[in-house]
Amino acid sequence: MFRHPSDCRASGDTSTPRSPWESGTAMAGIKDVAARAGVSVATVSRVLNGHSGVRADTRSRVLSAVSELRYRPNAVARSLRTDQTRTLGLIISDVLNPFFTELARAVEDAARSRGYSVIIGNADERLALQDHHVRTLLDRRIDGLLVSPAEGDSVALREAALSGIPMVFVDRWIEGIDVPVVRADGRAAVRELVGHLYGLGHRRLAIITGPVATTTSNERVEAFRSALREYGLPLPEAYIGQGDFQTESGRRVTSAFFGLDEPPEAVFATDNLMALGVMDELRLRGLRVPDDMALAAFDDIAWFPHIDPPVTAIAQPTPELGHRAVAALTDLVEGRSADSVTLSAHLIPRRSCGEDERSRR
Amino acid sequence: MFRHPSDCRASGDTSTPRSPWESGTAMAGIKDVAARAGVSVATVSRVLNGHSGVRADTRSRVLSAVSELRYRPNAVARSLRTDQTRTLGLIISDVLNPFFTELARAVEDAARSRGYSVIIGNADERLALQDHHVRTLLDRRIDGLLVSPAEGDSVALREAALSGIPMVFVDRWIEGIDVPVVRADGRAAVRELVGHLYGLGHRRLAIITGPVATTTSNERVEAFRSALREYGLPLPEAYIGQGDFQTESGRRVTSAFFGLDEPPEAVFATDNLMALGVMDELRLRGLRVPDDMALAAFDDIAWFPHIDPPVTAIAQPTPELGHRAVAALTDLVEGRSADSVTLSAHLIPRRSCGEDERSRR
DNA sequence: ATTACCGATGTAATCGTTTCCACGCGAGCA
DNA sequence: TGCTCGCGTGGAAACGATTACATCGGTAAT
Repeated sequence: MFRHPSDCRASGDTSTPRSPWESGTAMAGIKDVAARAGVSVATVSRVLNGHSGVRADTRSRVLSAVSELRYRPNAVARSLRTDQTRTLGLIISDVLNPFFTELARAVEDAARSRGYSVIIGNADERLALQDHHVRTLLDRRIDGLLVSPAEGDSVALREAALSGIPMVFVDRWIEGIDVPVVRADGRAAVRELVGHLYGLGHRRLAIITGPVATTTSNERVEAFRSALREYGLPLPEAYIGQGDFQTESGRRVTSAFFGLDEPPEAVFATDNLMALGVMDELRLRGLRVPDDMALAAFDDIAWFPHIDPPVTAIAQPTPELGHRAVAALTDLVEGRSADSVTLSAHLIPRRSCGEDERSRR
Repeated sequence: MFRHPSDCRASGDTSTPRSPWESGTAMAGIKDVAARAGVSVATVSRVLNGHSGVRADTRSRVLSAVSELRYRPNAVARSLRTDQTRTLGLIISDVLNPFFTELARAVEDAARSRGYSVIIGNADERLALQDHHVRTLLDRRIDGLLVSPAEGDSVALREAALSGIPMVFVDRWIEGIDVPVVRADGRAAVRELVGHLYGLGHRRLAIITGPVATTTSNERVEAFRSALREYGLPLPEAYIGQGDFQTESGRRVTSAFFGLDEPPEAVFATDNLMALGVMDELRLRGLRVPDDMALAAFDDIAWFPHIDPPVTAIAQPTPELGHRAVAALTDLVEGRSADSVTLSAHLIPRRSCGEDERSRR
């Protein structure tokens, strides 16, 4: 933490500079302000916190002392005393995934408008890293925790929930930890996608899953499986590619698909990074979407319309997810209660699964 | 900040629970640990901070008390006392820009490996928002500030620099603020790009700039201008589109280009988001890259190889930028000195400017 | 005129750590 | 035996804010 070296308090500033970055004014404390305004620190604190019962002229004397000294309250000290940091922690699974960065952005906006800052921890889909961040955030006494958990049984998260810190899950959640969940239900959209695929003539449909224990992955796989059943289509084990929501796994699974006697005609990547992976692999093999393999992805991102061919995707209401999550979390933090919320996702058909009826006329 | 309601210290825990989230153990303090281990708080603190001069058996008694009580030091209190937060602030211009998220990711990795956390502030290319974040971070007494400044004269940043807080610029910088700058020099790559364009037969070359006062935009424009001069090509005012590094401006400028009597044959977008904007606009008008207009972008991103057609871009060594920036900043924070570092960017030709000689054979 | 009260302000305890200093005690040395 | 070390430890003062409580005039009610 930065503190000016020639730490001249109101008392005496005769000490000589001890550091290279000489020139700045000392960082003033509340005592300095009090001294200059000729009041006590209590009064200064009162005007700073907008308490009533301070005479108008006193108030203005304090205020001018504050601005003359460029005083800014030390948030660390304040937090220690008041037991609140006005900070929310956000743990996201992967910063490189545009879905999560859009989410983070929405979260930050919503938090700021409510007077909170947010500290983002990137779990990189790794349990250990996630738990590291959870603990660090807790050590810093953040007021509440927003998390999109990585796969696996997180001790830190379980302890956090037990400790009673306000917490809400966003996008993904963990069974057995009883906190509100803010998410989008993708099941209807997945069914719609399967219909779309079927309508385009595809019969051998495959899926690339996320990590086994993530709720989002499971939901997408289950919805896919049951939609296939509706259409009387099989879903052989070999067509369920085990991914991990990251690019490389999309590539690997695609490669495995081509090792099959009968590779799938269409593949559904349960997130956008894995879709990138399948495109990488296809390109490597000199193959084309959708002729050699049709492709659809969960999560719509800005680049998809420009991909060759434009990729059909399932879009989530990402910014709203972020806003609702923050609303729920601040409700908890401020002592109100909060419920889970479920929004819905929808299919955006483009051309990566083949041309639709109209365009082939 | 969360504190357990039935705040049972070592002394007395007879108070009754006052909150719904009953069940967790109280959050233990150093006093509780001391009491349980039968030592003083000073000793506990010593073992926790790895100070020498604690007898081995005392140490282990303390350690077991710590783990039995699941004690975690309160980072807020510790920071107040020690005047350091072991936290770095990172101000980035736009979280939605993949370049910056890749940078943020590298920064976080590097910081973590050095024992620092990082708090990211997203300026969204807005001066006011940037300054808000700078002030918030300073209030929290972060140890150092890493910033990629938005356009304009930032009072907060100037004050911060004056105050002497360790600070380094990354990617962009501000003239007149004398702190180390870690960046990539794109000039050679821009010249190379112009050569590439020229070689492909393009003569009417246009550029879309970033905000006027950003160093990166200026460097790119200047390099472009001087390379054109070398090739004896003009750069009319009308071919300098004023953008702001965000998608929408790319769209707007492209539209303006098509309002010209002689629209450019090729356009160089000085960042990837604006390139997205030009593609959006082109698509809207039913036009094709590169036939109707060739396109190149600064910053390479994972999707570019898959765009239709793959977009040629100038790539920066983004992760290394992040690592070097953190290295410089922690040097400053820890009392060493730090120098600016300049890496270099390079051209990655793909097909968005036209086919190269070989492919057209 | 005395009392009660109220509004404005100051004094000091407190939050949970770290760390300076003092203290007790056993060992080594004279 | 007495003195001085030094090692291990505890007591208590910070850090910079907030806030319960005391104080002190002055005004209104009796």
